[in-house]
Amino acid sequence: MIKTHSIYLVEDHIIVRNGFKELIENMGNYKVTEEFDNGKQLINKIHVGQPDLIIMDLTMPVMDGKATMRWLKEHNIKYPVLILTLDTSDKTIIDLYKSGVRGYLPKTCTAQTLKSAIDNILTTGYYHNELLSNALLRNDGYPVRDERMEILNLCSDRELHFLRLVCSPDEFTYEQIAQKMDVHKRTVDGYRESLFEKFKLRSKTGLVLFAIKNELVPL
Amino acid sequence: MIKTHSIYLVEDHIIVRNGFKELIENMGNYKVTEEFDNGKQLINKIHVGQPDLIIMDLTMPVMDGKATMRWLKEHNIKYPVLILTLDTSDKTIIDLYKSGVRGYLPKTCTAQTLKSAIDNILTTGYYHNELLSNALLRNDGYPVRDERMEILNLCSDRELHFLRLVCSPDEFTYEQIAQKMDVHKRTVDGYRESLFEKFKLRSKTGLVLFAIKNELVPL
DNA sequence: TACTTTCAAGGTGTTAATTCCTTTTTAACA
DNA sequence: TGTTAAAAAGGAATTAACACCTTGAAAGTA
Repeated sequence: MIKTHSIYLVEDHIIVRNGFKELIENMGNYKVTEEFDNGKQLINKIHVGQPDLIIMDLTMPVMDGKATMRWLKEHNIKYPVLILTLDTSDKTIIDLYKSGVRGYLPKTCTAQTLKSAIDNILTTGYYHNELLSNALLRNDGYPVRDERMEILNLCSDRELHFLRLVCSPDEFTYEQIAQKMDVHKRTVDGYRESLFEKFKLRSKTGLVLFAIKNELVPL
Repeated sequence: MIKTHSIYLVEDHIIVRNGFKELIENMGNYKVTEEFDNGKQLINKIHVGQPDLIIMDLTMPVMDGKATMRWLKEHNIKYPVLILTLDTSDKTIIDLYKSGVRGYLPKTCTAQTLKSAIDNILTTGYYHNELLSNALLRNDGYPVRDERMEILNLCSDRELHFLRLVCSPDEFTYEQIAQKMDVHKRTVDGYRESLFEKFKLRSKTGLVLFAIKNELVPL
């Protein structure tokens, strides 16, 4: 007697969800024990049952797949997650893989591929395929960014200089930065406010994160 | 008529090298055009010919595989490299993948696997297998670094949780973090001060930089 | 039990960060 | 040359960050 594994399905399109549900339950030893329209619904009930696997779409209303993965990671919840979606950009795949997904499949995959992905995750803890490896290799481990140039163009030289000083490991205050840049304290305030406004930031911490994420400063 | 591809072999044990050479040339459309005892020999002659692929061992005298990859990367030389070695630790695999290798095989692989690896690299530019994906997934996306582990051991779970919230793109204040962690404002102060002292930091900005540099938080 | 250590919590004061508003300077331009 | 827009400075007030010191509870230990 083979144990039946419990699977949660998170997918907003009910038709698609029913399709996958049937597909999965026809495999024999899997049962879809819970279904959710979006990530919010999932995390609200995540402490109720104990799924062996969560299969989730990426584009969903209210709380999408990425946000859900972030939440799960933040709350240290480690049920394996298999992403099933149409979005297969390198950036998306890498982001998700970084937030801890165990496998990634296009919705267009065959039933057989889906089955082997599920099997693999449940037995070995993960499913690896070309999508992940290729995305990683193509990017040499770094996220893809066209945005970078755009951002650089939006910033003046002095703003970038300021940004680099903000990210210095010496942890300068704005006053020290003003000295280093040989301008007034308030001028530096201006650089900060300008960057805050342009990139919707609210704090020095935000500046640092923004600069690093967009590779505007060397690490 | 199929084009014969040119392959360089870098391997210090001549017996092993000859074994592989024969194996490779028996595949039909591949020819080992140069052989080297170590990486130093390879880079000395790297500008002479134009190999379609370099197959390299890791443990070699004078200049080993890792050092050679670093040199090639630094000099922007992009011939595809397939690593063939016994060392299959996660750290090694990830380090190499970061320095740009296109594939990684244990020396114990079958002739058939070797052939498909070579074919794959020459046609698609890379060869992905379990070794790479697994190493990456096991590490949750982070490179293995001794320092990182040391730091992780020095931090309590709550301190790490706190650190992740500090680095959140939502730019939380400490008060908001206290709410999220469901502890008192002053308790959060404690986490902060403890991290400040342990790692010689002075500011929230410093925390963010520290966390990111040591890959304690996802980007 | 008494002692120590560790962590959560609390009080208070100082410094830095952030915001809002105003003025001056600079540079571009009709 | 006078007008205007943007950058640089400045004043001042609010909030967050940071530092120092104390207390209480829990856990481990002699």
